[in-house]
Amino acid sequence: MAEKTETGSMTNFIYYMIKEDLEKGLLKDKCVHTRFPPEPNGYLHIGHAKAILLNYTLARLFSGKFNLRFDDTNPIREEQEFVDSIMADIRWLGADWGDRLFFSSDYFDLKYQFAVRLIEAGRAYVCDLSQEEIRDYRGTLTEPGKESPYRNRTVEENLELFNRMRNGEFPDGSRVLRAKIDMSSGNLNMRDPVIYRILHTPHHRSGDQWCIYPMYDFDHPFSDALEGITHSLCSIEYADHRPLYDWIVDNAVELFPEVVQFRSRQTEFARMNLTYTVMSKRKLRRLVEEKYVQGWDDPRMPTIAGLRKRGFTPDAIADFQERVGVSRAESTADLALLEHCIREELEITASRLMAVLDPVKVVITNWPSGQTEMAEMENIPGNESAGTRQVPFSGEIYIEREDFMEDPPKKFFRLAPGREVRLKGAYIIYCQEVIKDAGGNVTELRCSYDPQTKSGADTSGKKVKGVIHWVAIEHAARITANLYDNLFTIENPEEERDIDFTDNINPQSLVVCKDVPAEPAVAEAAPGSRFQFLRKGYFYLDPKSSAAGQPVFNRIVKLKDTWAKVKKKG
RNA sequence: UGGGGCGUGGCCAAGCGGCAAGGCACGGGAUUUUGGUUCCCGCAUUCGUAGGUUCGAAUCCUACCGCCCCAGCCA
Repeated sequence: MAEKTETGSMTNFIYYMIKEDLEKGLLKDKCVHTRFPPEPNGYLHIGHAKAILLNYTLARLFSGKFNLRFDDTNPIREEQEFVDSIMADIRWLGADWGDRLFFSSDYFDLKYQFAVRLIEAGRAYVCDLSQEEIRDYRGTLTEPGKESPYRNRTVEENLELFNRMRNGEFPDGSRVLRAKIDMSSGNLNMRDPVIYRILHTPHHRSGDQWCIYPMYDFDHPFSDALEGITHSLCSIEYADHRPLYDWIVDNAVELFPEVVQFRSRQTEFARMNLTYTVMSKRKLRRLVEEKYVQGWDDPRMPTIAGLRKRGFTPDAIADFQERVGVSRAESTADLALLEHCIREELEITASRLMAVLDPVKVVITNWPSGQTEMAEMENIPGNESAGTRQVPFSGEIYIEREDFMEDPPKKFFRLAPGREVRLKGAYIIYCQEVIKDAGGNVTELRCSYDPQTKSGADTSGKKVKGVIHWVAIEHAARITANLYDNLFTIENPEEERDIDFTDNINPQSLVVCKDVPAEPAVAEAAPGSRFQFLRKGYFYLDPKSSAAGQPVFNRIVKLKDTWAKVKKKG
């Protein structure tokens, strides 16, 4: 964990802004109140985690409240399945909304009433222009728009038409309700934005009660104000919606004072990107639909569900977010930082275990045949209270294929013909002979061990630089290990516009190792627990993929590997 | 050619007129029965650029440059 002050590292510009609001008494009698407003049309990803944790942590820091509110105003794209997955993900992250679970759709009736008041005040009108016409009338980025010919209908006519829209008398797309603001505004959002549209589509919560649905720009500020949200945090692309947000809130306070008294204020912050992955919902969906991954919760996905299945912890994700920080500048966080956070946590919490992912057999020629001896090993080095375990050692073992080189460079500290290496927790062995098959592949190493070199009781005076892990063949348990790596081969998979981002997919992003020999203690591992496979990385015993007697471990992250760097440099 | 936003080392990010925090990454060294961990040390004479104000500017002013967002009856 990063060093914590009383605020954690949550001292960003929003934190200071809220503090100032409090000092100036801007919140009146209210406490700080934030919200997370997901649309239930997809899975949450790590970028959402930033918003969730920011809103939740800010509320907690100021002893305020945090709402979960589903922004479910578009029944065409939204489903209960996503409501469920989103709640599960937020809960897992540790953001607690208490009893404040809300749905935008819960307020449809109040919103309708508010819309009526806008009409009565002459500030909204029913527009019969087609979708294409509205677009034409809107003007362009550089030219002002034109006023709709329906802009000056009488209040009575608007009221009647809006009521008939509600009653289902008109087909989809035939009419909309628009706010009457300013068709010549440089801000397109203010050019008489559509605030209600006709959608004869049943809603996942309100069923077929409504056939008109409010638009985000109308709905969101009103919902915020209604719930008494003091600080409505959103991403930076909404910055130019803020004048409209304020317009809606101001009108709600003025025209609907019996339900809206507080002026919520919107503050924007930059969304986060991550290296070696993509974050847009559209691209993530393609990865799923085109089967590049096995689902939204595939451990290679940057989704919360994917990170969870990979084995990341909520603490590591929160730590990561705090270290990344919050600002208004577009940013791409380094995956290495996320990896650092999970390693830092697991280094002191994960028990060690030995497994040989790519085994080669070693026969210890001078080992008393049939004999097994126990090697005592620490569960977590440097943490005595984590205890030790007994690992069986005998005359035939597996070691990692990459821990042997027939013709090694001088800096190679592991096993080679005529060289010695220590077997972690056991003895020093000496490589006498290399046995190969017809294809020249090493099939077996014949080594001798030095009885004087027993771990912890070494009287030989020998010093070896290399220590490798091993598994006794006779006692080996078998597991499946999913070796996950970055889903993309380059930091920014989207950087080259002329090629599809899927062309940058890493073909090695998943390597499945079956029948991996592991020390017998692996059989007692609890599903959902995390381990360090010595020298190989941190692994998560995936409860979803494992079956009785058939454990499946997902590699969360590799260990740092200085040797790999040395090798690369040559 | 309109509106909004952003530019501090490879990636984030503090800084708010007094002389560039911190983290990750990277490089070097020590310790180490994980080439892991830990521990030292190094890493922006400079803050997009150019002018100006000032005793003093990343911080104020001006101009310019670059990048991002906006023309859904999506959110």
